[in-house]
Amino acid sequence: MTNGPPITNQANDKCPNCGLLAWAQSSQLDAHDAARFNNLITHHRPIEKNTYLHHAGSPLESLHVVHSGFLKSIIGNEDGKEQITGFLMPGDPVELDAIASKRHQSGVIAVEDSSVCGISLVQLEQLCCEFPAFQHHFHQLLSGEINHDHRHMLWLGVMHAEERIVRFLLSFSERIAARGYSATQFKLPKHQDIASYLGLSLETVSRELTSLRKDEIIALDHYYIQIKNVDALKQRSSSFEKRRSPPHTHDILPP
Amino acid sequence: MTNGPPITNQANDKCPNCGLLAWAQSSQLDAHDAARFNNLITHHRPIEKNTYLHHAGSPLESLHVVHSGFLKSIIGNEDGKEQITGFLMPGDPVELDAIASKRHQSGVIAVEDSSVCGISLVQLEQLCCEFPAFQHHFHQLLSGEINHDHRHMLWLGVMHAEERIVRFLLSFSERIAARGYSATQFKLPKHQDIASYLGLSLETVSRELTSLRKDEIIALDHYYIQIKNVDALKQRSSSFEKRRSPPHTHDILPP
DNA sequence: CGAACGATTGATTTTCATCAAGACCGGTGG
DNA sequence: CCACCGGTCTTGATGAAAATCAATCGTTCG
Repeated sequence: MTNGPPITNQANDKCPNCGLLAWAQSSQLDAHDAARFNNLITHHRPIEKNTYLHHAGSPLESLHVVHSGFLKSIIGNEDGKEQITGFLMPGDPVELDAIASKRHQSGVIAVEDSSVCGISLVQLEQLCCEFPAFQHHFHQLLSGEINHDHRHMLWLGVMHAEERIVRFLLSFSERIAARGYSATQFKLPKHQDIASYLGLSLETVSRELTSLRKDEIIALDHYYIQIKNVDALKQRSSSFEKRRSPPHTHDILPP
Repeated sequence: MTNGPPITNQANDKCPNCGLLAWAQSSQLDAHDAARFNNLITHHRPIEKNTYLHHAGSPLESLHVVHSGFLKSIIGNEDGKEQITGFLMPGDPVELDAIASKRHQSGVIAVEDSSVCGISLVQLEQLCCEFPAFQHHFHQLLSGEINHDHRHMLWLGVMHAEERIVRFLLSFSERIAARGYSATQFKLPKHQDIASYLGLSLETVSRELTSLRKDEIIALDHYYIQIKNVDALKQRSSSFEKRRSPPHTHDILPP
């Protein structure tokens, strides 16, 4: 990916599904401002399957939103350990972790052929100053990423393998459904990637999926999964039965 | 915490160490604007040890910055599992996860007597629109939180107990040093809290600390720790020696 | 076709959680 | 002042969950 694919940036491009434009719409920009915004966007830059949108450590060029396809975001440390921090679907913002240091802290790789729309951070922040609703929406995106990460930390920190996998399936299904696809039938990432995302070994992922298949809660066909019994799946996501929860050390819920 | 301590909001309060003011300074507000900003701040609201700044689920009132003391942030799920997502020191922003939904997703508890300064989200965002440098700084805070969480996820997802603890000690030491205290001698949270933060049991934390003490890398006295050999500690943070790292599945570093 | 990649399944090992008991405080109240 | 008690730390013994190791098989793609 030293020589990425060419960048298209034609003001006349139609980009109806562009995540960035959806953003403008939800920020109630009028037609004129939306057009101005549109002109700042680098539209649908293609990212071929298995290539990098960017590597960790490289300088931040622009912020992107996934336009089509499917990508993963990965962090690593010195001695080769790595962790997938997120799977990215159309509409998802991509480089929010790079704003602080102006360098990418994670690598982003296309799991399948994808495309992204981008805007420079400077221009984005200018728009934020001009349009409060737009700014607020941006803040919600950042905050939303923090929430996703916190939930993920809960999975990684305290949940058992089965629970992590079940919750992953449910959450993945939700996200796909939110984009207008079937909530019960979809394509999964490869086991290796699910395993990395969940902090498990790929064998464990395979075994747990097999176990769900044997109980006829899901059906599997290559990369495709069908959720046959959502309720049973949700049941499995709670370890209520198996493991009596220890007395709370904190009051989590409001009084 | 249904009846929190009284809130002081006197414009004349001196609050020289206020995290929010430091923020204004680094955003190059002039004296007049800084004073205006100052007037929007609820200064040094005290949070008694073991009480909540807020519970999860409660509506977001204002965004806070830790002024003094030490707090922890906790998320939980339905069946009583909980995970400490962060330890908060003076200068740290607190409720960044609540912006998206306007409700707190995590509870925040004072580990020792603490105080916070606050500002309403609406007013904060107004200032952001007015002062681009201020806005940018806010974005850096949000992005920084995302980075912290990603690093934390790497710990939880792929690292062994010893490595998690060693890295926690090193990172904790750094953060304390950044606030002008000794990097080699400081007070630790109780084992239970360290354990929750690291996704381990408290016994494991105890054992690992004992092991480090026996090797004379650290010394322990009640809650106080002294790091006697930083280099040896750093050595332990890499499992390079013990466990040959598997071949990378991704190129993490720039080409 | 063969090579590379991924999934599956079983056998074994390792790490860490859990269970349990005792010690060491720090505070409270008789 | 001392006894007691709750909370915390320590340490050992045991067990369980999941990683690792290993072999096989199916698919996909040059």
